[in-house]
Amino acid sequence: MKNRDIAKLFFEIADILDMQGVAWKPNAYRAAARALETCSNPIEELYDRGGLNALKELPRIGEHLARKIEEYLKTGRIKEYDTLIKKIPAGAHDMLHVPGLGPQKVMRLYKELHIKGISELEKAARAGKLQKLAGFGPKSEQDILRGLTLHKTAGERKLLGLALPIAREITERLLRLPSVTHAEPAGSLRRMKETVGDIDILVISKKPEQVMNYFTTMPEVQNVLSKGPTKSTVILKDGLQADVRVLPSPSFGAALQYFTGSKEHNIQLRNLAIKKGYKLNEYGLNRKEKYVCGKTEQDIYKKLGLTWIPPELREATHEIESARTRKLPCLIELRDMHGDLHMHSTFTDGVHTIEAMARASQQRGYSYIAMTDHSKSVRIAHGMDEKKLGQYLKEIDKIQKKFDIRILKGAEVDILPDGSLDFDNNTLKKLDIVLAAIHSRFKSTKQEMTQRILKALDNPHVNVLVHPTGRLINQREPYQVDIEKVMTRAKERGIALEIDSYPTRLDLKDAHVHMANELGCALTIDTDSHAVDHLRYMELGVATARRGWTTPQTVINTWKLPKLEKFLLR
DNA sequence: GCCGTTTTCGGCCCGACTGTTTTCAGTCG
Repeated sequence: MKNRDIAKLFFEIADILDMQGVAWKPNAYRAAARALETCSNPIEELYDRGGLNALKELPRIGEHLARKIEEYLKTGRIKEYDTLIKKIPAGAHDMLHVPGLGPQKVMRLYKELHIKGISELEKAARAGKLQKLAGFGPKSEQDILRGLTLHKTAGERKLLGLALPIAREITERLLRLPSVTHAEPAGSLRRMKETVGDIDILVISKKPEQVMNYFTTMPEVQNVLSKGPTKSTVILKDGLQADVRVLPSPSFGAALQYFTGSKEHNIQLRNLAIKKGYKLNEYGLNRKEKYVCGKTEQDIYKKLGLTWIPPELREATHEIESARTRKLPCLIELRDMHGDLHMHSTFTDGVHTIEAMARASQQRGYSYIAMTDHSKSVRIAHGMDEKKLGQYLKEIDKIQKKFDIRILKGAEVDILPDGSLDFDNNTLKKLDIVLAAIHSRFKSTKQEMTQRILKALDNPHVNVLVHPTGRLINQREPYQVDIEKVMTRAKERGIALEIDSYPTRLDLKDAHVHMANELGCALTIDTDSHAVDHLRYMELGVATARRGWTTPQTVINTWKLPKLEKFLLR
């Protein structure tokens, strides 16, 4: 999939054009780049099928950018980029990523002080050369030095599963301040994006200074980037950036809408407001300075002729059009989940016993679970051979007698390099549910991997393909596979595709979930728990399902047990 | 460079914070 590569080039072109002071074009390149990133189909396939015209169908891609995409697909380069990159110093792009430095300042540093990269920048700042530049001063020099250390430590976006508890904890403490009536996380966190760049918290209070004083002096704050009456930004000790915005109560809905984003969604919404003769900002929807609403998000969407759009859908794909025509799906919710079909115990690499997992699951209100420990090939996880599997099934029978919750007998069975399964059919027959999984040879070619998985899906006992792309967020790329072929085959064979809720996996990811829904595939949302406290990750999987426009009907573990059992019998 | 129930030309989301200004440019989200 080349979408991301081209998007990256477009983003870079935008940055360079910004540095040259070119107006508007950068916005166009960035909008197109974002469109490419959210497009779930590989751009090369789109082009193969429909040529230039198919590219131009995409939002924000017109004649010129379509031709640039074509050029990249044919030659692997974009000439425009090659020309532009020569006009700026090699390290300029790195400098742009230093907090506090933007295109204008980077260009002035280059032109007036001949600073071409990060290391020269640091030297010049330490030597006190920056503050002599017109428009710069001692403070901005200090800011840049601080930005440089930040730049070194910051790194990648943080996992949703990590940021969410931190944001909730801070939000709860803010809520305990006497002047605070509302506090809620917003931003990509509220949209439940798989990774987040920072934590945004919206606060309603009549005493903003009290909120800001508390927020900027919390024990976990490492340094304060800015502090004002309505907006403050801090860096937390674990490297996460946190923003707080304080507004008065009548603006709560407008502010929540605004700070939830996405940026592109907001732009589309504001354009719609303009068309209808309004102006939309974080204080509310207004016509000629007179505010017509802002207290709730619902009011704002309604006034613009839309149904309320769940935050997970606000990614500027087609949610606004769907909301206008009343065609938004009724999304799955956490409370729809009746069970969890993927978890491990002390029999392989889990840390809790079958009994402990069953008890914790029952406490969560589930009516069934599946115990699915590893098969023998996964040595590192102490996978079970046939003999140990026998003991495992007996143990499940024994534990079952103690619980009302139904414990399905399952296994996470390895798909071997030749596409056969790690247990033979006579063994598989003994199981209520068979999960098939890839745990080896991640570097196979796309064709090899696709054939391997398709063959496994032809086994009559397989019920679910788990973590179908094998990625680990920020750690391991997905293996190469023709996911559309896999989905089509799974649908034909009555096999469900998993949304693995484990924070580093979230696999299928949102765009693939959307694709699976378009193709009409059955899904399951599981936690892949290796301990009882992993069971709570279910909300991350449900959020990913929501981001992929999923309704409860197609998710097999929202079903009552008899219907699920019928599905598992195929 | 994109886009059009105002337009094929002339718009392009909008406001907060900071630092160095003395009315604003740059950056950020």
